Amino acid sequence: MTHDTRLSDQQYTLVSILWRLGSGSARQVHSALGDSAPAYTTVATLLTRLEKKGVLSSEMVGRERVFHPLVAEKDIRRSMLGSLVGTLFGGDPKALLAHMVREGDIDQDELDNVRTMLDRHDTTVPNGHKPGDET
Amino acid sequence: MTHDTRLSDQQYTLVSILWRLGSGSARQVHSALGDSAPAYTTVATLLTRLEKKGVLSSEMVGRERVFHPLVAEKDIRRSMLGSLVGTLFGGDPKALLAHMVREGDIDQDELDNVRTMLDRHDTTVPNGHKPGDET
DNA sequence: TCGTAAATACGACAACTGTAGTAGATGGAG
DNA sequence: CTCCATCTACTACAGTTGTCGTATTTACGA
Repeated sequence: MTHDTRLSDQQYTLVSILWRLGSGSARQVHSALGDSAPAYTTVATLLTRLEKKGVLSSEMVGRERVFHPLVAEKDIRRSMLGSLVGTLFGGDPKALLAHMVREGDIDQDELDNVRTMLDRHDTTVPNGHKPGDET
Repeated sequence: MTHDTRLSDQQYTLVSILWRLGSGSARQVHSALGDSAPAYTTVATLLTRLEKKGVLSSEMVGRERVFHPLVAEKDIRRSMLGSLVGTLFGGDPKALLAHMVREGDIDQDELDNVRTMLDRHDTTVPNGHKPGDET
């Protein structure tokens, strides 16, 4: 049902660690944050809230609570990007593309690149939804 | 100095009305919101806060306070999009492009279109900053 | 002149987020 | 068996945002 979830930067960072790890305890997530990590209890709190929010699930393993992502990174990206496009570009992805080109975020080589990718991936114009959807 | 400002949806909506109007009073902005408008005082409060935040300026005209945008829509878009790209795509705009292509947000025709646009606009490497930058 | 309507300024309140400390439980080392 | 390290749960607090109500000022019309 395409979760309509938006995460703050901090939240996204935490969840992305779990995406990488598959799952993990507060301690693991905290460690993974390295230097930029806030206090361990802060991470634990954030994780708990994320669970309450429905983004994560958790289970006790021994005396550790292990968190699992409930939503796919792809879906979060889609909904967050979609939301931004909705707000900034009137819901028109093409307008976003135009913006990026104008801002010099994308050059011709890259465009060619993408076009090649498109050709290979799906010869039949990826207009609507593609059935073969892996990962 | 390229404001690093992020606005909430609501805030963006309000400011975008001012971008359209050039400037306007709380009443005007409120009216422009139509049905989806919250209470007039809510709009006034939001506008005031936006001014405190440095996004708007204002001046009394008669007994009305008229607000002016201090930041360009382009700049806000850039900083907000940049921020999202930073968070979701490791700061790599190409990754965003790839995402959009994969999600079917962009098709080949559109890509061609953009490529043409690029060709015309700047033949000499749209890599860095382009001098001719209108609107 | 007086009153009403309109606009502003201010304060309040709830929800969310980031931050962290403290209390309480518990498992493992000695 | 005792104590320390560690983990969770809970509470707290500040800043931002969305939402309004109230109080105060003020201009204009009758």
